[in-house]
Parts: sequence; C-alpha cells; structure tokens
Amino acid sequence: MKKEIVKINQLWTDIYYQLRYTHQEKITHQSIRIMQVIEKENEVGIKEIAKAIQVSHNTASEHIKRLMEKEYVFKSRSSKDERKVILRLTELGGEVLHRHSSLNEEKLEHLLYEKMSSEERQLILDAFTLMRERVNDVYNR
Amino acid sequence: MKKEIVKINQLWTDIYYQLRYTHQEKITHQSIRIMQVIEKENEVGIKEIAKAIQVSHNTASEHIKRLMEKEYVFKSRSSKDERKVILRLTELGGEVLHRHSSLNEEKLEHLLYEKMSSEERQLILDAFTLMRERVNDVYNR
DNA sequence: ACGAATATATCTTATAATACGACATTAATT
DNA sequence: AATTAATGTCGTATTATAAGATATATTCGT
Repeated sequence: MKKEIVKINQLWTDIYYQLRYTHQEKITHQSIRIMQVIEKENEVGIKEIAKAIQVSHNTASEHIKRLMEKEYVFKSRSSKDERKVILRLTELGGEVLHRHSSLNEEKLEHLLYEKMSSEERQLILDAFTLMRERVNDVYNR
Repeated sequence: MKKEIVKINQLWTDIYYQLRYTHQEKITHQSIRIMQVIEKENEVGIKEIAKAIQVSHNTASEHIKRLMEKEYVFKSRSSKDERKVILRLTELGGEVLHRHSSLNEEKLEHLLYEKMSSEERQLILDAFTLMRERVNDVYNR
C-alpha cells in the first residue's frame, strides 16, 4: 500500500476523532448504519436495508420498527408499487445521525473561521469538493 | 450556521459513505468508540474509558473484558503505578477498528492514483494536512 | 381471473450486549 | 495502619440482535 494512502487515512481519522461530537445519545451500530443508508440512497425499503446490513428481511423489519418507536424514521409507500415501503429520516433522526457521523459544527466553524485564512478555507473546500466529485464518478456509474 | 460548514459536513459524510469498507464484522458501537480512544490517546486505562463513553468503571471493565476475549485489546500495567492498566489494541483490533473508521484503502488508491493527477492528489494531501495541524493547535493545548 | 412471486409484518424464541450496584482486591498515599 | 484509588467480579435486569415460521397485501405472468 502506498504511503500516501495510509497517511490520508491517518489524517482522516485524526480529524474525525478531534472534531466529532461528544456526549452522544445511546445508539446501536446497526441503527447508525441503517440511517446512513436511508439518508444517502433513494427509495430505500426493507429489502435494501436487509441487504445493506446483511441480515434477513424480518430482522431488518424489526430494526425499522424500533427506529420508528424512537421516532428516528418514518414510512411511506411507493406510489408505483404499493407493497414497497419508502423509508425516510425524521428531523430527530437526521439530527441523531448527524451527531454520530458528521463533524461538530461549532468546532468546525471555530477551526475554519478563526484558525484559517480565507485562502486556507478555500483550499479545504476545494479539496473536499474535488474528492466528492471524483468519488461520484467512480461509484455512481 | 454558515453554509460552508454545512457544505463541508455534507462532503465529509458523502465521501465516507462512498469510500468506507463494506461487509464488516459484527461489532457494537461502544466497542468502536472504546477502540478509537485507545488508539488515539496515550496511556488509556479503565477510568479513561469509563469517562470517554460515560459509563461506570465496572461497566467499562466489562467492556474491556469482552474486547480481550475477542483479542481486540490487551492489557499491561503502568510501571509508575501498578494499579493502573494501560490498554493497547492488538493487531487484529487495529484492523477491525480500521475497517470501521477508515476509508477503504483500495478505493482510496483507485481514486487518488487513477482518477486524479499528481497536482490534484497533492491538493488533497495538503488540505488534510493543514486541517489536522490546525485541529491539533486548537485541541491539544 | 388466478396462481405465483414479491415485499413486508408479526410472533416466538434464543443469545448477546449493556449497564449498574454491591462487594472484593491490590497498590499507592498519608 | 488506615485511607484512597484503580480495577475486577458477581448478580441481576433490560434491551438489542437475529432468525425461523407464518401471515398478509400487492403485483406479475399467463
């Protein structure tokens, strides 16, 4: 493995460790992964969840039941196929997922607006934008 | 909240979602958080774990027992204070944590070395390096 | 129109994870 | 020697996780 790759991963995990949210609510690993899929993909139903986290469809259904009890997720039905569930995050669910996968906004603002010049800030934004664009080229056809 | 902050978080989570490892072993949320602390901090013992994940010391001790059974973690004792445990990740533990918090090395290599020029690659590396440096200035004295 | 296939839901059962209080042990401190 | 600090263990309770069996509703194929 090239050493730049290892280096970037080191930087990535260091940045996340320092800038993540703390004092987060209790939540399970599966719940986070499920909510990530719902947020990042379109038209996600029970079957897609089961595939994404590698469990049976009935287990996936139980997960969703629990997430609905916590009001992190709600269901609607596809208009094209009334058998199919379409899952979405509630506002609360979105906030919870944010606190478990995003960078702390206050810390990020402090870093970008008080510890960096506008040129440095632009460098960060350009790099992330480039990376996301190229990633999309690779993984979404 | 400034819109650049929200934008960067959007990019951050998109990049992670696309580049993360898939088909990961079953692991609990608490296990990952504990291993992150062990990897990123020095001289972590039971007390530090308890504080980091906000549980009692006996619960933290049980977590460590389970992680040792799985051979993700091992203990030694501080030479300065023989009461104090010092936790470290085993090689296996390091790999497991990697698969649950880092970017997939194959995907990253493909992205950086086949989809980017060396200038673009350098931009990414510079941006991450800058970000990590400044983060360290802020959060480590 | 009708049986087959698909998507989801529910119920039961089993195991593992999570957490805490109470109590015990060992090493350091005073 | 008594106290404090760091950790470990036991008992107990709750929740999470997962699968199989079974059921229901919708759509597809002919």
